[in-house]
Amino acid sequence: MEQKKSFYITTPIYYPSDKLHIGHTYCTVATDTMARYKRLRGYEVMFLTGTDEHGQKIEEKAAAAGVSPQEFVDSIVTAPGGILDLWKLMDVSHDRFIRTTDAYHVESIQKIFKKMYENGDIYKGAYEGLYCTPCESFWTESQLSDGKCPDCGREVKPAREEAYFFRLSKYADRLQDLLENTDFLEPRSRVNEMVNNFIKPGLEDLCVSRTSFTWGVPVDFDPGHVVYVWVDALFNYCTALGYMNETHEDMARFWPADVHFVGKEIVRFHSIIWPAMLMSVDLPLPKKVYGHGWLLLDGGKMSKSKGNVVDPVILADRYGTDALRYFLLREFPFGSDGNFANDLLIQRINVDLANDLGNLVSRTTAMVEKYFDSTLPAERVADPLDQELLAMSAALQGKYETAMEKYAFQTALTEVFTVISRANKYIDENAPWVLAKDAEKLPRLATVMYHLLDTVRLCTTLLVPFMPKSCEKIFAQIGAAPAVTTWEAAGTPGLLSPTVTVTRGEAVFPRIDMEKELAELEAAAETARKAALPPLELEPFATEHVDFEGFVACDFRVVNVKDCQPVKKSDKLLRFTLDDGTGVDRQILSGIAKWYKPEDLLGKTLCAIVNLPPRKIMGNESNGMIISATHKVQGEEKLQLLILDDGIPAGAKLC
RNA sequence: CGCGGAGUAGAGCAGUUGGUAGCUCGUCGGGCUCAUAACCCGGAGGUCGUAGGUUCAAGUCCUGCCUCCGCAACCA
Repeated sequence: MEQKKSFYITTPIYYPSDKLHIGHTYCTVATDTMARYKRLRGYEVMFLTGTDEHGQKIEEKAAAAGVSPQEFVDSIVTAPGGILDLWKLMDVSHDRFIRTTDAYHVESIQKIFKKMYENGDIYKGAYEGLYCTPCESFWTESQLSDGKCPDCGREVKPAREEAYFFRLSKYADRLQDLLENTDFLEPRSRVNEMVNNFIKPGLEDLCVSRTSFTWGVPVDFDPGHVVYVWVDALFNYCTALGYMNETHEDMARFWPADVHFVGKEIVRFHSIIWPAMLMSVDLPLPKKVYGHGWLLLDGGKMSKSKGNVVDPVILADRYGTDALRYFLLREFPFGSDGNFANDLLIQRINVDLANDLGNLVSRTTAMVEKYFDSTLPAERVADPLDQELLAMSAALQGKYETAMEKYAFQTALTEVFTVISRANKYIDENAPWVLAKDAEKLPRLATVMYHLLDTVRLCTTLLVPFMPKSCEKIFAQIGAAPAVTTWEAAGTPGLLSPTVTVTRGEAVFPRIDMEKELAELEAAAETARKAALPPLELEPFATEHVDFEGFVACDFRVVNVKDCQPVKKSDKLLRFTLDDGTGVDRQILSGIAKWYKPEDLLGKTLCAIVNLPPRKIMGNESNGMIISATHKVQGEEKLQLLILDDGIPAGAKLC
């Protein structure tokens, strides 16, 4: 028997320093869809994903959380709600999941490192740069801010450190040729960036070991050094197949990889460093690296620090995994950036999935049930009205295939939905409800129904890689047997059983109430945002001493509120008229309107510093400052006045 | 002049090798009633950022300029 053709596809291995967001999901769903497509085509597929668990950042995060690095990454990768669960939720069908902390991988990396050392591509040298001692970090001239460490702002000084280097420069010519003269890297627009930015200026040898932290693969022949994370990470694509280890034995079957899907920010590592290292160990290069675009939010990058990450779990829970998968691949061209927004998601689900596809299935099965008691009779009557629909159905697979082979998911889906739209129009043209009134036209009615069901079968088959679960439901409803839902059957209209029986079911894609959902999503995001903030934040304590004279010079007094009014045109300020014991009213302005109503403060006994220089605020003179206590609860600022016992007389000195 | 990307109807997006500018939503009008208040038809609305150039012909190629975004050693 002829062996099946193989197809090896990978996602990047993700860095588990935080929960994964919609961007990671996007890449993984795209990879999964391609893997499912190839399986549908009859390929033997190896779909690899995993996690890149070493490095300084993980080490620091773990320390901050008070756990070991391994415990920390476990909590993000394998714990409930972790990455493995996320992929399960998203119906990701990876064949293998690699963690760079897997023992076989670590051993393999050590052997690979040693191999490159022995063949002379890795050599021991010295890393020279500007070093910040407290941060234990090297910086380049351009990274400094004001000539100081960008992290802590302290002085840096020139230093050198023993390190291993990879002879990247040696491969510059071959790399340039690879990028410019082959289609190794796509989309093509990424090539210019790589060549202009990194190769033309001259490739420098790459520092591939670190001594400033320990959470990594140890260099076994030189204690104290750990392997640079990218060397560790990139080779996962090979070690997972069994390169330099006995755990797996799939190198011969699957290497070289057919395609690595990667985000655009790591194209550099995959299109320069990765091929160079493969050249060094004398392995064939992957056939392609595809740098996909990013999901932006409000036109800007999604990032933890901006607090605008989108959680795929919330969306999948609310709208269904398949709807989310569909949206991600339909809305955005794979090679370029796209703007994510909740209303786009809901609109896309409603228009394409609910109105067009879901409703088509619903109305068609409803009519077959109503007019034929769910089972079509075999007799047929053809009509010119059938021709266009049949022609489009027959041509669909070819168009779809062309798009898919170019990783143009968006185009492939558009093609399918063009046919689905045409089917809806076909119903209108044929007006089955009119045919149903005339007993002589029942064969024609059956013909119309059959073409509709068969068109749905064909379209749904092509949608299986995108929405596996929902497509199964549709097949069940239209009575499509497994034999007619294969790739081969998707190219030929008319394969559905002529006397097919339908089974009406629940709506496969229910319509979503846009306004209600947008409001709820907004509320959910707000809750999540707050939950992510620290429960209680206090001002950092002063690190410098004040001298005693400075302290006693501050004249704090007990004051009593005689009057309190809001300041016009200001939503923050209150104007206090205070009894400070001198017999002369004192006026102080205070920016606390957000927390207190003026009338609630009348007669209260407070504390104020009275010898600050007078200052005009919004046209009112303020003579001092009222003392209050502040802190933050989940990012929200809280303020409370120091309200004292009313028995204390105004003017009493605080010391 | 660090590098790269993007600027197309009110909004959000497609436009492969140059040949009548498309889609979704919204909007206006009509049709249908099988269906998930869905489906079908039609109208209005675009100097394709800007100024030049090549061409019989440019959103699509070339040059200048403006605006926005991303990247510059580890956030898909």
